[in-house]
Amino acid sequence: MQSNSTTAYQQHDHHRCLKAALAQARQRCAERKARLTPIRESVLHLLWQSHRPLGAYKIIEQLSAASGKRVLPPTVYRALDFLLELGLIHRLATLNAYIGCPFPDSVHSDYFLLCRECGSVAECSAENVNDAIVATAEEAGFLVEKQTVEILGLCTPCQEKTRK
Amino acid sequence: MQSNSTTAYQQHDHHRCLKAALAQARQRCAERKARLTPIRESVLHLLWQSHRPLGAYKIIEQLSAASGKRVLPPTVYRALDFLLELGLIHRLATLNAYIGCPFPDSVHSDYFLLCRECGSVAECSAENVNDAIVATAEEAGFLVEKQTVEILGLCTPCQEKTRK
DNA sequence: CGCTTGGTCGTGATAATATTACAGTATTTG
DNA sequence: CAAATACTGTAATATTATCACGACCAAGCG
Ligand SMILES: [Zn+2]
Ligand SMILES: [Zn+2]
Ligand SMILES: [Zn+2]
Ligand SMILES: [Zn+2]
Repeated sequence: MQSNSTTAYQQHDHHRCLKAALAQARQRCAERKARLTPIRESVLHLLWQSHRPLGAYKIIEQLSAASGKRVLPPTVYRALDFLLELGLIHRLATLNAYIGCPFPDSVHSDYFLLCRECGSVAECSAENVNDAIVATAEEAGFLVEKQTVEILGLCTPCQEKTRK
Repeated sequence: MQSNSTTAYQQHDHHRCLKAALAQARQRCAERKARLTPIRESVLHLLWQSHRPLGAYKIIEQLSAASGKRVLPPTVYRALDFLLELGLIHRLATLNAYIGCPFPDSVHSDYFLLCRECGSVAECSAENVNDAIVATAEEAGFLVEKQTVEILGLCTPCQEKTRK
């Protein structure tokens, strides 16, 4: 199993997360001959400010504030679409929000742990979950194309805080 | 594993599905001393017209058409909230749509199979999926409170049609 | 029975999220 | 360079969901 849960929920050198994400993005764009334009990079950068997902309109707000001029929805949605297409970010359906993907290079079933307390989200790639889902679907004669697995609950630090 | 995939995707006597759902709803409301008012029953009835989920505004439309007078969003959202609360329906986050629950009485992890071709949705309760999710979350120190699992793909009949 | 209370409903307004359409600009390609 | 392609700016609009407030209704009580 692959997961960024330890970093996502604990104190860590987040600057490394950011740097790694941007480097991977640049590399991936180069491979695919896709253009990581300033807008797109800004959006990705914003999404990597933390491990908390951002709604599209929050991004619009922050981008407007940063650039000084009014950024309109299509600008941001287009950047989001681009980043989604490349697998650099994910959309969280239960939150209507977006988050950077910590390991865009490896094949992974999108499986997210959403802490309802601190709002941070970790991404896992768990073969056993994937296998169970595919097996159960198969049993029902169903062909799996895309999985959406979003688990709401409490991360370790927030469990400890709540216990007090 | 519990599932309504066989009925959801195949020809069947859907009138029985509808009747069973309404009967269960009435019983559950009686138990909980909750009132299954005409509006609430109408909404549930509409959701059980088929195994395809309905968006809130589709419900508003149909309810308006059926009653002859304009039904406004809060009316329908209130009914949906009530039915969700009682576990009689589910909300599908990836579709922003609602669907009747085929087995509200048994404890179940909400696990849905969404056919992208015919639009029908089946609900499963699979222990192995549930176990895998909980196990993987635990490994990450995460306490699971609510699962959202929505699988997009093709149901058996639609696989066969597509293969041609 | 009338009164009170809590839940339900009608209605207008508004919030939050996302898309369409079209014109203009920049970048790549030949 | 010219043409084709990709990207951006902008206004308008679509879609989904909530808020606020008053009226109404139904059950429980004196
Ligand atoms: Zn980090
Ligand atoms: Zn937390
Ligand atoms: Zn049926
Ligand atoms: Zn189908």
